[in-house]
This record gives sequence, C-alpha cells and structure tokens, in this order.
Amino acid sequence: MMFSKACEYGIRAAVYIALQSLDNRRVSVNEIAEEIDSPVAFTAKILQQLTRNNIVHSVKGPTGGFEIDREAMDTVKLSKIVKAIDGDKIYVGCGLGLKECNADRPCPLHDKFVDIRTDLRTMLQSTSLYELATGLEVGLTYLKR
Amino acid sequence: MMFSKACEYGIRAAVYIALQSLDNRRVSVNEIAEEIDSPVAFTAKILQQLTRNNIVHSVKGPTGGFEIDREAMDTVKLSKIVKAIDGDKIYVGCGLGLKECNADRPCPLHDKFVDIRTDLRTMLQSTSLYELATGLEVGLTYLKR
DNA sequence: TCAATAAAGGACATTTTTGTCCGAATAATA
DNA sequence: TATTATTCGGACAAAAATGTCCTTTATTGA
Repeated sequence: MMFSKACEYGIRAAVYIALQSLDNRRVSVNEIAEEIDSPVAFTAKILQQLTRNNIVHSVKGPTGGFEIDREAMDTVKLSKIVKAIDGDKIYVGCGLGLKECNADRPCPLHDKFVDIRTDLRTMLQSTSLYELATGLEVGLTYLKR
Repeated sequence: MMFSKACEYGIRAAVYIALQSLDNRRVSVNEIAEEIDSPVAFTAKILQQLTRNNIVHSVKGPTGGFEIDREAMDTVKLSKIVKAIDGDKIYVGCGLGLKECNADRPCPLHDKFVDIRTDLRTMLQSTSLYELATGLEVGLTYLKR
C-alpha cells in the first residue's frame, strides 16, 4: 500500500528479531520466515540488506542467526529500514510523479501532499523497533495473518 | 511514491482534460501525452479505463478526443480515479502487508497508520478535478517536469 | 580435523507493472 | 463514397519486483 513487499517483510523481520533479542534469542532465517509468514529465500535476501546497513546483526554457523542489540532497538527507527530497502522515494518523490515538484513549481497535489507526507516521515522517524517489539511482546499486536 | 505510474498518469491526464474542457476544447491522446509528459500508448490505455469508469468522456473520429463536462469536474473526486486504476488497496491494505489487520488484531504499525490513511482518504475524497484544473489555469501549479 | 549448521552471494525463474504496436471500429468532411 | 483522424482493443515486449535454488564461506562442537 505504501511500502514495497520487500520493505514490508523487512520491517516485520526486524520487529520479530527485536522481539526475540529481548529474550536473548538469536533467530534463523527459517524461523523468521515462519513466524512472519514470508517466503524464506526472499526474506534471506532482505535480511542481507538489513545486515549490510547495520540494522540487524548476523552470526554465521551453528547457533548463528540474527539479533539486534538492546541499544540498536532504540536507535534504529523505521525510517532507517525503509530507507535501506525502498530508498528515499517516500520522502522525496512527487505524488504525481513529476521530476521537479516543489513549493516554487508545485504539481496540483503538492500542497495537499505536504502534510500527509510530513506526518508519515515524522511517524517513521520517531518509531523505534523497541516500541514495536514491546507491543508484540505484550500481545497487543501481531505479525502474522 | 503512493500511486502506481498508471495512476499518476491517469490523474495528470484527467486534470489536463478538465483544464482544456474549461475552454471547451476536446483533446487527443497525443496532445495529452505531450502536455503531461507521459508515454502515448500507455496513456491511451489508461484513458480507456477512465472512459469506462465514466470519469472522462471520449468521442471517436476526426474532431474527436477526450473531454469532461463541467458538472463531472465537480463530482469526480480524485478518489474515483485512484479507485478506477489502483483499486482500493490504498484504503484497505495493511501497511505491513498482513491479510488480516484491524483494530482487533492490529499489526504493530496499525494505529500509527490509521491517522495518515484517514487523512489521505479524506484528501482524495474531497479534491475535485475542478479544483485542480483551476489551480493549473491560474498558473499556480504545473503538470510537467 | 570433520561433520553439521547457518548466513552470504550469485544465477536464475516467475509475476507484475510498464510500455509498444497494430488492426478494427467510428465518425467527420471533402 | 473515399479519405482521414480519432478512440478501442488485443497481442506483444521490456523492465522491475518478487521469489527460488544452489554453491561458498564461516563457525560450532564432537
């Protein structure tokens, strides 16, 4: 609706990893894909991106898997994940697809989009993985279905 | 960023047609594509959808083309165009791609999305083609570049 | 040291979106 | 009536997004 599939999986995966890391559990791609109901191999690709961008931490070999340290859960905001996967088109692009569209030379929808986009950006920049993971932990929210 | 390319072109085309219809000018696909800077043949396809959905009116043959009558400019809101081309996923879908996601069983981002989505829907449902066309007419907004 | 387990990475496959091309249908006008 | 300009519709093509498979690399623990 707003993010690519890859980004949706990425966010769900990161939140699940955060949740498990709160219990000091490292999780494998297989477990993640199972728990967030996503295609395994594709999810693995996305996790690679998250790892390269230092959003999650990965460990190879037996007992390996993905984890997020407690500090990163606070500092990593959704905006970082979205940017790593979908780039900054959500923030930058014109709603009607014009290459140049700004207050000086706005498309017909420019002003109407400004507020919505600002709200979206603010939300993404202020929402941490920790916040999302704890909602899950308490059973208030879900990652499947 | 938010709409498909097809939808972006569709909105731009509709606004341009509305603008020209204010001058009682019927416009061809070629002129439209030229003026909104979009691929001609693809734009033609999208115009077919708009026609089938009674968003614009088309006339075949010489002197033919597309037009929107003055009344429709007021009654046709952006929401109708978006729905005709992109369906209702903007309104309905879950931000994280869950099949089932609602107040009872929300995804971790559900509440945070509610407001943004409501604002978006309200904006689309209240913005008419007339409003957008007149902004263009006065030279306040642009459809190209 | 060796077997097993997990992520990393590259090549490939499928699906969806975006985009093109061309013939048919329609209507104006000379 | 013939010509011409236009939309309509179907088939096709290209590009991007989504998704799979398999080999390599790292690491653990027996």
